[in-house]
Amino acid sequence: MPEIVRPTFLNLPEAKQARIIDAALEEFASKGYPQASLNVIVARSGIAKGSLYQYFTDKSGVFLYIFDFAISFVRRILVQVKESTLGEDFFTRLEKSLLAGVAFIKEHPRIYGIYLKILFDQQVPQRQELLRAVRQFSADYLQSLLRQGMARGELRPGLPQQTTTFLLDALLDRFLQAVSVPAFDVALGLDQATEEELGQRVRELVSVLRHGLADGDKPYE
Amino acid sequence: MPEIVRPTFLNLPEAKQARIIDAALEEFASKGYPQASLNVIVARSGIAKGSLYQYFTDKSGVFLYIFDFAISFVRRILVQVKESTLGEDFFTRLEKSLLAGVAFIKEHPRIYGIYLKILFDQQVPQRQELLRAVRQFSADYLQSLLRQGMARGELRPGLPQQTTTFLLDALLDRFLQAVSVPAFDVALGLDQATEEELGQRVRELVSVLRHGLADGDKPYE
Amino acid sequence: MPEIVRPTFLNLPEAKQARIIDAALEEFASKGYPQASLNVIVARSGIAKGSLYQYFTDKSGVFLYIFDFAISFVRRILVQVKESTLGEDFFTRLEKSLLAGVAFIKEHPRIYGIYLKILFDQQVPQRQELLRAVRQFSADYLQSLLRQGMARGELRPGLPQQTTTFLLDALLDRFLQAVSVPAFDVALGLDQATEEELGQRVRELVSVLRHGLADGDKPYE
Amino acid sequence: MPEIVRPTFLNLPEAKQARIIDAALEEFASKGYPQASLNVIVARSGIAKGSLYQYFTDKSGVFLYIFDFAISFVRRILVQVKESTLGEDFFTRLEKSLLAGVAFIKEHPRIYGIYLKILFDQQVPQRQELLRAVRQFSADYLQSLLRQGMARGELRPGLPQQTTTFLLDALLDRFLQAVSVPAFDVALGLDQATEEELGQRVRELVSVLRHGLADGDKPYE
DNA sequence: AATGAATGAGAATTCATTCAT
DNA sequence: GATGAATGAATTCTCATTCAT
Repeated sequence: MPEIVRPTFLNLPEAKQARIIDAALEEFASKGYPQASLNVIVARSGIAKGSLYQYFTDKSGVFLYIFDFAISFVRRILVQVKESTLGEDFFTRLEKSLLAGVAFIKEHPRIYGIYLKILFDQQVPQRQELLRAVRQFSADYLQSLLRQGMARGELRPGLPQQTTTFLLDALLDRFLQAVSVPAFDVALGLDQATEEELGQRVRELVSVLRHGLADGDKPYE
Repeated sequence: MPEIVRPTFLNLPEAKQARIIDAALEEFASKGYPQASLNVIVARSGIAKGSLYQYFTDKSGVFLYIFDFAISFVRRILVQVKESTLGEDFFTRLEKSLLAGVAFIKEHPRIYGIYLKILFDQQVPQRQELLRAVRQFSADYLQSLLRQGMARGELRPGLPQQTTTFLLDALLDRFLQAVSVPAFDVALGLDQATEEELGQRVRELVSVLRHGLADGDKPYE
Repeated sequence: MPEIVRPTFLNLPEAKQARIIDAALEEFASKGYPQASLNVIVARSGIAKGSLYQYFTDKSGVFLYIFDFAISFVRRILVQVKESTLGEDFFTRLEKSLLAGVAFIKEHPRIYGIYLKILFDQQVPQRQELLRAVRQFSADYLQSLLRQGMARGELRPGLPQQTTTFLLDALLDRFLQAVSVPAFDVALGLDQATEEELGQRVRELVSVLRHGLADGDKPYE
Repeated sequence: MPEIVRPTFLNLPEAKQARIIDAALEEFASKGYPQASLNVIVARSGIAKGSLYQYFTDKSGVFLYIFDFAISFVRRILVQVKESTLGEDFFTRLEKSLLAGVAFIKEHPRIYGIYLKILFDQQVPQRQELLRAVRQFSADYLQSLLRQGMARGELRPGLPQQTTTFLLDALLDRFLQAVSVPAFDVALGLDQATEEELGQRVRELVSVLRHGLADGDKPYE
């Protein structure tokens, strides 16, 4: 009963594994699951067609492995961001999170790309679960920020947690999309903003949000 | 110089046109552009393969026609909503807009589906333009609400228009996605909410937003 | 028992006939019989698809009519050339014939094109007969020149008529091909020769023919 | 960067290669490039449709490979003829070349057929180059005969080389065409001539060429 | 373990021809 | 007499997957 990735693949020299992962990532990220071609992946990895089927059960196996690889990657980064800003106040952390997201996308466009591709594609295997995992992931992160902020009295006391989380998640997601998909952003011109302008936009956004999330600048008690 | 849709198609009996549009809409909405099959469309319409090419230039012609059809549909609805709430205050209108969106999606899931599919698919013909048109459309709508609200003093004077529009747009878009794609909504359970609960959620969301957009309940002057 | 062209066509206003002939000539000349598309012809003539079938039996009917039209055209020209040079000697007439051919091709490239296309295409209807008609036509013309030349004592008495006709025909045909198909002419650069150079080449060719490759059996020194 | 023929094809057992080459040659020779059907070729070779695309990039790849195959074949033969007649005089060599051509055509009608098909078909891939290669080939051959003949004093000293080559090339080409396309030959009846009659015709042709149409400028009586 | 040849269903598109109006 | 919608077979090409070596 072979499972997605076969031990054969894991026994491969790391360099070879890397070549295959790289080729697959590139292909899935640029074309999406159903349009990605195993032929292309095989050609770019320099391995034989048959070999791919020694390593993975089938096309969906390759995809799921790559996706999992991508997810783990993101998770690691996010944990870092969370920890490195532990001491700061909620709004600063939110701003830093947005900017960290932008930085990540610019550095790893293919990993973000693979996420974008699966968003609305019915044919992606286990899309439901993959998607939920990612969203849950993001929601957990924001909720944790939120809780700590409330605990410290940086936020309005009556604030409904889930609804606020939803709002933050929507904002974060769309902001990143706007950065990487120009057609998405008809208002802010984020795709060609300089580092500085971007920071300015982020502060403005968070500020607008803030004056609904908290009435003043002083902590509640 | 045939353009996307040929006169032939427009000369067809309406019932036949409708059958073809319906089949195409279904196919594009469920599979997205590149995965949609003209074979399936003709089979479902009960027409011959060759006939489709009498009606449209090619696959992309079929798609663009269907997309245009869908857009016009949405535009009509949106104008209605805007006009039917002219007298009401900004936040009420925002709530009604969200609910109208939800109602539309439930009634025309395929039209919304076709929009979702093109969001991130590089291969969609003229995607850039189509996407921008839709986003511009939505932004214009919200901005117009916003302006009227500000003119009436229902909103905080210092509010940056573009940034706020961006925020509203993100919220609206994600809210609708959450309603139709369960995996998107890890927090609110919108997909199986009753009418009443949905109304409750909407009010909550807008309320959270409100206390950032306006400090108090009284009009500014 | 409908025959190739239907009376319907001949009853058409001349201008309409001309439009159809022109469109068909263009299409057959540029693509050859099997690749020519009735769709294109119909579109370019501005007539309805069904109408073409009121005028001609089928695709081959259209072609045969056009070809016949082309042939009659050529015949008329050739008779003119023959008559207008009646008084001159054989070699002068030969030279003039070559130059007349070049002039014709330049003025009516499509008529020559349609001839070139059918030369070796098995699928052309009645190709055998059409081709033979053209060749016979050319051979007759050259043979008549030859006979008159011999009768006037301008040529060597022992000359075998048929073989010589064959030689002349080969030369004429290839010369015209070389003028219109650059790849055909690796030696003389006929396709971009000036009027003058062309005349020079023609005289040279005829001269070589006239005097032969070797005058006697003994080696030159 | 796959080139026309893939290594896959060359790794095939020779018998299989031969079957495919044979089927393709037959199809291209009988229908010409644009009308040749890959369906037919695979059916006749007894291979799967997909397999052909493992061997060649596309239709034009198949064609170019076959054409190249044919050319090499001809080249080999021609070199043989040239070398085997080194000692003989120009006119004898010319006669032998004509007869060798005829023999070749009768033995390999499809190879000659494929050449005839590309002559005037605009859609043949790289037609310009292929055609020029063949013509250059033939011209080189004849020119080499010519030079050796002149060096040995077998030909008239003043003979213009290029023009004469052109004449010889035209003659050779048309002679072979007449042998294989009956409609081409309205004078000599070459297609059903016996070996002997053919020899006779060849000698006559060469003789006319040798002595020219007229010895002097003065009328004969 | 690795290879790479074989497969055939399915994709988009074109076309000559028919026939009811 | 004119129209133009309808047809379906044929075209080239792609792809995931299998399996003998």
